[in-house]
Amino acid sequence: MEGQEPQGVAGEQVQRRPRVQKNVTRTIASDICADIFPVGSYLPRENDLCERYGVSRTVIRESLKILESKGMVRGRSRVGTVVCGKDEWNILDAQVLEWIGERIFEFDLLNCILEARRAIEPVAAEFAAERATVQEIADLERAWQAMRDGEGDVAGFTDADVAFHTCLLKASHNQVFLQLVGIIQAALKFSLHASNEAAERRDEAIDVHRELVEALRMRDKAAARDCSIRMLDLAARDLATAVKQHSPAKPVL
Amino acid sequence: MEGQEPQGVAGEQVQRRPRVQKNVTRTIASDICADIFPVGSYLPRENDLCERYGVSRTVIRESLKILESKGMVRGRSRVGTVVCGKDEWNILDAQVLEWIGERIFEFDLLNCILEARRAIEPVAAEFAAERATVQEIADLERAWQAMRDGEGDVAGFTDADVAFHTCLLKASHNQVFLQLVGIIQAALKFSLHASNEAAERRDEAIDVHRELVEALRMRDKAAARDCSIRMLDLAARDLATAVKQHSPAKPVL
DNA sequence: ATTCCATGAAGATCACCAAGCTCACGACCT
DNA sequence: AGGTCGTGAGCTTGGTGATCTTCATGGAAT
Repeated sequence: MEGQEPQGVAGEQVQRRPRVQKNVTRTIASDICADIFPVGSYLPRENDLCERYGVSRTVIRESLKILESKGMVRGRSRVGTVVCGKDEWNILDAQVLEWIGERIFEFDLLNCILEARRAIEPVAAEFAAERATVQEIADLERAWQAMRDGEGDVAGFTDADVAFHTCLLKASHNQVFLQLVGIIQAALKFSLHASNEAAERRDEAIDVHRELVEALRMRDKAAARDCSIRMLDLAARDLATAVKQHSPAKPVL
Repeated sequence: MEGQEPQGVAGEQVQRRPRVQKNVTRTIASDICADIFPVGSYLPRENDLCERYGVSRTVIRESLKILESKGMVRGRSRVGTVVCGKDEWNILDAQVLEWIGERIFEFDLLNCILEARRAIEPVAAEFAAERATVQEIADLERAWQAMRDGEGDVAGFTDADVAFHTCLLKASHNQVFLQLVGIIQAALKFSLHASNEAAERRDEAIDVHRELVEALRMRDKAAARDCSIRMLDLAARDLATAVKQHSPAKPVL
């Protein structure tokens, strides 16, 4: 979506836009996630980081400040910067989730997210049933249509699913629930990614999503709650298959 | 709690200027919360901010980077820095909540937090009932004792209550729930703050908290859930009185 | 064992260059 | 003549590098 080069003519891929900051931050974060800088260890001196990433100290410092503000590292004055434990990270932060990326499977996070979704989304659906505006219900309908139409395209289907759940949380008109859209996006992204082979499940999911929209339209809290729970049961199955695919070397017994 | 100058003896308020960074960041954030820099407006140029806060441009830039990483502002290259809408802020971030401080009453957040707590804490209590270690239950017991003993001290009681709920979320062994400790802390801090006059309610709260510890000890999920719900009912009453006290000029009809 | 100091890394400042977004001015086209 | 479009100046952020200050630390000296 963003970060495009709209330089019209004679496509020179010179990419003369630096945007060093964001790249360096993401790179350091990825290196931390990849255990290149293990938890509890000090990362190199700022001057060494400058050399390693080929940027000035200012950029390094700003990147470290960002990572520190998200709980991933902790700067100790005149001593060094130490990598914090993963339980101190702001894993609800969308950027942090993005940096973790595929390694979310190693974080034992998806199960926690599913548990949290089971606590939150049915309640959010209830609130949405009594608070959603007609506009918001229309947005949900559009997202559902996108899910139905994007059957062949896995990425398109996932995006539409994410959009659906985002709209649902918005329609709950609760700021706290809305903040949780990030983890739900991550959960959907990495659960659905692997379950694209199960076409019949997807049809079932599409049905449930449609029923939820109808429940909201009827202002039927109980039905909305029920639909949400059924959706999460489907998500649980998807997650199980996704986890199985992603950790093939399961220590059986 | 932190950010103090513990300059022990012979109180020279010379304030040997450490930690400029943190102070500036907090000050800018507070100014944003106080609508000195309203939502949607551009804040002054970085050079002007240097003068205003009496620091170098590097410090300003690092502060803005931190605020940007929390969704409070958005830097537009070579144009300026614009204050984001409050619904874009990472309100689950502990630092952001700290910066908001008392103004949380103006954010219409406490009601949302209570709704979220009703969705989450009973479930967390259930998980704690089946997952808590004996050590964690002992910690909860200690926090409860601190609540009971710290009857005279309002701040002490609040701290103990915060510690109790933090331990409970830890005992749920769910990383997502654990991240929500920040908003629950904020909710308790500002709800209990005002309800210190209701001594009998506090006694009731202490009883319910004790019952919850016992339920965890018995591994009784249903009882734990029930205790959590009753606690939240008490919290709802506290919140109502706190809100009433904080917005005295209620437009009554 | 305690005190003191040299060391080194982060904290902070300053001056500077690069790059591109804005806006206004002027030329060109209708 | 008037409106539109290109262009360039200027301003502001993005990024660099040198420099100074401040202390946390570990080892040396007492």
